[in-house]
Amino acid sequence: MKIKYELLKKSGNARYGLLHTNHGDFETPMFMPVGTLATVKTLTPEQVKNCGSGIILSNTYHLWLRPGEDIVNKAGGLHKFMNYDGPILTDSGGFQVFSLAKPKDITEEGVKFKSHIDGSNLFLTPELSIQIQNKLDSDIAMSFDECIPYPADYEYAKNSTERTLRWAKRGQEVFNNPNQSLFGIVQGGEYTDLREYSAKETVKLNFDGYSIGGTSVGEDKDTMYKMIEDGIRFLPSDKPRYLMGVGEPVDIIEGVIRGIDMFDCVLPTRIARHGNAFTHNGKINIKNAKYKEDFTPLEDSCDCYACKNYTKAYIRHLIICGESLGGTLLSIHNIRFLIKLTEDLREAIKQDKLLEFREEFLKNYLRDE
RNA sequence: GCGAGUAUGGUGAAGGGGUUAACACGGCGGAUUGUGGUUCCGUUAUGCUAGGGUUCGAAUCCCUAUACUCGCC
Repeated sequence: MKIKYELLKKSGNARYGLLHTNHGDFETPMFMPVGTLATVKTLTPEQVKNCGSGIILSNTYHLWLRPGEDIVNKAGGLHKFMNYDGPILTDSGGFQVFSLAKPKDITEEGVKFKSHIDGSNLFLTPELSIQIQNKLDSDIAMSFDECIPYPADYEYAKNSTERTLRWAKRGQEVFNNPNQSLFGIVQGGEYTDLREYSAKETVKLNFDGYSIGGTSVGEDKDTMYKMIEDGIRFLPSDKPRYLMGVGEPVDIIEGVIRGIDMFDCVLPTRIARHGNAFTHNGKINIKNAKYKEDFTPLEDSCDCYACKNYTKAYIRHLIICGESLGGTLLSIHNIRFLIKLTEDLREAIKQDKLLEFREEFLKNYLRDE
């Protein structure tokens, strides 16, 4: 069975909705924690769920290399393999085209990679990406795309955007998993007309959902918000919209205001492992000396497991000593922070108070310490 | 008590007369947006045990003191 999106309430362009999947339903807007290698780093599935996450993300490229999609398939699919019974979305490996391959490695047929593990030569195609994802048996698969660098000249962006469309079609043609849904990805770089073109042409292919790709690649925030606006207005209202790779609190708010339903980002877990925590007064670095004797939680108002049971001084000690529990506790807090943010945004949509919510949030978040 | 050796930042240390004392760790601070898991970047000794001397110039050479290390009575 395919996913089904239910739009429950609109406030401006923002949407409050419900997404039905074979592994449960969740409300949107929603933040998806990233579990690249079939694990949200340092967390058990129970801990992830307790943060309120409705869906998590995993990665085709990484699981293709290790342990290999056939192993996951033999295990009974990704859910069984990693003991996570909630919805899972798999990225296509498209972002690894951006992060691992060089421009000259990208051809019409596919993308040449040097394995980041042993340096061996790899070749990933739109068809292979979809076949791997079919075997992984995630709830939502992503089209194989090219995430266009920023800045990119118009010719490059145009050619890449058209190629991504051809790749999307090729992926659809081999797609073969009735329990899985497939999302198309809008590209177009920084160019309004290419974004519009990409959106319209992608929608013609009739995917189960759509995402905005090619953002958060080094562009300034206004450019990013424009990229969202340029593509999103051509997307159908009865399908979910997913903004790929975006997870700074402010960007999530701006995305929701512009009609985004789903977000994913490595930020909460990555910065956690490096000792940073989101708070309503901005990001803090728990390694700072001023927290050495701070026996209060990361945030008094937070309802996460870390804040209810541990102090800044203790978490600082763990991080400084390289103890993995430090990363775990900060990851729990940061994921909970972003998911709570989407919960608050849902509430604000229901009450038509989104702009007031943004103003209030920014007043605190950007405040100088 | 006698003889020998060593003294450089929070730590381990480089430099053996000539511009702002290498490097590493630690400390302090910053970065991180579809994750190439102990990441990257910045900063951190106005001073080389103390005092005196030689020299245009001393962490580097000489003298004295102090501390530690090793050996011998």
